[in-house]
Amino acid sequence: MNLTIDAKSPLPAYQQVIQAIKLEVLSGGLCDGDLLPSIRDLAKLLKLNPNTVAKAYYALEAEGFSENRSGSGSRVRVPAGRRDALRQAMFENELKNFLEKAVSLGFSLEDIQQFIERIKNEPSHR
Amino acid sequence: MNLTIDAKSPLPAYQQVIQAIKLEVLSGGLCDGDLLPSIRDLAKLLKLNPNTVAKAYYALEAEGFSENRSGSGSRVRVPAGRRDALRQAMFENELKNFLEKAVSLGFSLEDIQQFIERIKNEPSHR
DNA sequence: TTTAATGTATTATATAAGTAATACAATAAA
DNA sequence: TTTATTGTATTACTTATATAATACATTAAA
Repeated sequence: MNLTIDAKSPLPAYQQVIQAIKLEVLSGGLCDGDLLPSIRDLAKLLKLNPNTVAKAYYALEAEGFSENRSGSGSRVRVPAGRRDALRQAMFENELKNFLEKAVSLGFSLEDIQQFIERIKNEPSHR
Repeated sequence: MNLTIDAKSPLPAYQQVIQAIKLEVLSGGLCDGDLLPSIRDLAKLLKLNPNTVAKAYYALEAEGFSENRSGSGSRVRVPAGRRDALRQAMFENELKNFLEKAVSLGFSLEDIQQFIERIKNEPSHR
């Protein structure tokens, strides 16, 4: 799992854990039924207290993303159909937020298209 | 000033105030030398405690965005040249963040271009 | 059955964030 | 000079965030 915590971020650590796992599930890196890393393992990996990770896991379960079971771990509970819908919704929401900010900064949709076109032509994308 | 606080946001209120004022300055809604609303007025408008707004103003001054003066208020201190550079930097940073998330969600640059093209053709944009 | 790993729960402590009520000093205008 | 408004500062309190050290019950495997 590609997951790091930015201590300088204004987002609380447990919120960062929630977002990162959601992203991992929606991108297909974690599938329905997959086992999440144990609370203790992830805490050690991220250098967080186990309680902080547990808080994130509890929130994920409350949102219906996973199911926690003492002794056997936490498993993703997002069927492929629901995942695809959530993936699409999150993308459109991120796009909407970005466009709002970009437009209020004075950039037009055409400006943005030009930037993306430029990125496509960068060596790093060939 | 177009400014609202989302109480449900994981971002602390004073951070939201900072971001909103920065955006207002970078978009040109507030110019170098312009007077910010008084701490008390803005607190009343946003239904926040004056101390919370004062904290945001203090941070903005520390970042060199504004200058606070007892008795006469807080004034924007961002010359046009610096503003334009910051505006460009913020846009590119927001674009980078969005593209990162979108790509990790499995969307290609072409997908994004298609979405933007679709938005351009929406009635709300004609 | 034993053992180890799991999520869960509890208690304590520390710091950050936010609210609240005041008071103070500087400024600008009447 | 007086008055009102400004940013600033202080104190107190509450809640959220995070760490720390344990303990407990459940599960799965040895």
